Amino acid sequence: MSEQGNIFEEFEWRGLLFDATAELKDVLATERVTAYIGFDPTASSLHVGSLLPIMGLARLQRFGHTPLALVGGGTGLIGDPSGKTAERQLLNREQVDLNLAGIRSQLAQFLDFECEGNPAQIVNNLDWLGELHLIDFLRDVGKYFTVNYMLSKESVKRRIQSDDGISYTEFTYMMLQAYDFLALHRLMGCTLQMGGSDQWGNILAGTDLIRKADSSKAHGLVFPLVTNSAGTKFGKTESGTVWLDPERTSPYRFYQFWMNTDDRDVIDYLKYFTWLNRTEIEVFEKSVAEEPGARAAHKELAQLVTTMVHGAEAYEKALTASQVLFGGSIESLSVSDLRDIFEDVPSTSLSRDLFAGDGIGVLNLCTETGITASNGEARRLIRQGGLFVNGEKIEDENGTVSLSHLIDNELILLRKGKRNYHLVQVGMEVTL
RNA sequence: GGACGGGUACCGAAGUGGCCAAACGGGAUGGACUGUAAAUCCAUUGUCUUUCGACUUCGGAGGUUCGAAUCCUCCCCCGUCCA
Repeated sequence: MSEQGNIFEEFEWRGLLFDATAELKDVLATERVTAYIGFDPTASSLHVGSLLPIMGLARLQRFGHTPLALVGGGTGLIGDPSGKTAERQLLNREQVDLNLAGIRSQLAQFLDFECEGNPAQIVNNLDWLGELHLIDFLRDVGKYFTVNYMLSKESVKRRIQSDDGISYTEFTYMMLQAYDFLALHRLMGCTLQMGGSDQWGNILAGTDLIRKADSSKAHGLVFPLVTNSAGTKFGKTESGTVWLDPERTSPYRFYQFWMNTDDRDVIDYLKYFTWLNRTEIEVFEKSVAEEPGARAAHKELAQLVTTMVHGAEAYEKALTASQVLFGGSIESLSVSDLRDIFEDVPSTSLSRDLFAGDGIGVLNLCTETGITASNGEARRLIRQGGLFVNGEKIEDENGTVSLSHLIDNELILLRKGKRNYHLVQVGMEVTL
């Protein structure tokens, strides 16, 4: 299980080390530590942005340390002000519970809970925060925090300067998170907290608290914020956040997300999100420089990450679908192939009635499937030459699509622009 | 509770009686180029409509006016300062 070398250096060359407390390097070189990362249950699924910290835990485990994944059942009810410019909407308890369950199962894919020596664990901070009494908390924990200290933290400062201010609830978040670290330190001997760079302030609050309350040393390490060179937010696409849950983001889209990585980012991402070692990555680096058109690094990245998250079978399907859509012709495929390949491609089911007689207007069809938001938008799309039905460019905005257009009497493939495919399933039942 | 400032389209932001479906910027979408990349260039960006045009929109509700994002009244929300 455990690899040679120092995890600290491993993080370093991968570009994962944004900041760390002073003695951490030595500690990691000489001791086996227990480390944790917190995950917020703000949604029922993690997204690709969480992949970096998750991989961080997994890497740590491979180097023989013990990873803890903390799900914020308690802190999730409060809301973290870090990196936020506005107050958050409070989640209700049921929602948090639901989200927690989803996240828990996703985390489980990446960590080894069975291994000898350093098995991973998932913990929920509601277990200790839920019990906490206000008076006790203020006496035992609050005493160690000066308001001056809290106000000096970047996350708080920024919000105080902003128009919206910060609520007392979110202001308290830092203390709760620090307390988490203290609790894990006491319960499980945890001495390291990792996280995104936006968590630096919270993490230091934790190490400070442990030092003051228990006169004991604890450490912190933060990963860089994943950026992309285009300056947009990592993990977002036209169709929204890229989730790890296949129900929310199909493996096909997931695969496409990685395929569309900016050339300038692809090597960084290989370092961040895959297990490839230095020499393997250097090969791809060369490939990007010398024959970028081959996109070898993109393919590798998309393959490895998709396989890791969704499994080999899902990857194969995504790959086939991509090859067909971006390469070969659709006509050459049998319908059962099509159906199989496009299982993941966004699709809509429409009633057969709509296509009866003269059929449905292309404009309506676009709006009906959600490929465009309005008929006007569909009209524009056609005028600009961006709409394809079954691979054929639509020139006439008044055209219709009827039963005779169906592939094997049940499918229609819509394409918007170069990359957006949408499958329409037409119901089989014949109604009056 | 008081004083002041503010609420305009996806976001930022102009507009302070007609020339306003509303400048400009960003974002987004489509096209060209290429490699499912970036950069660049072009186009589009309220709804319905082939066109003409019609309809809805500038925090909410009323009002003034031939005509209101713009003026008046009340209300709601946000911020800053004062209590």
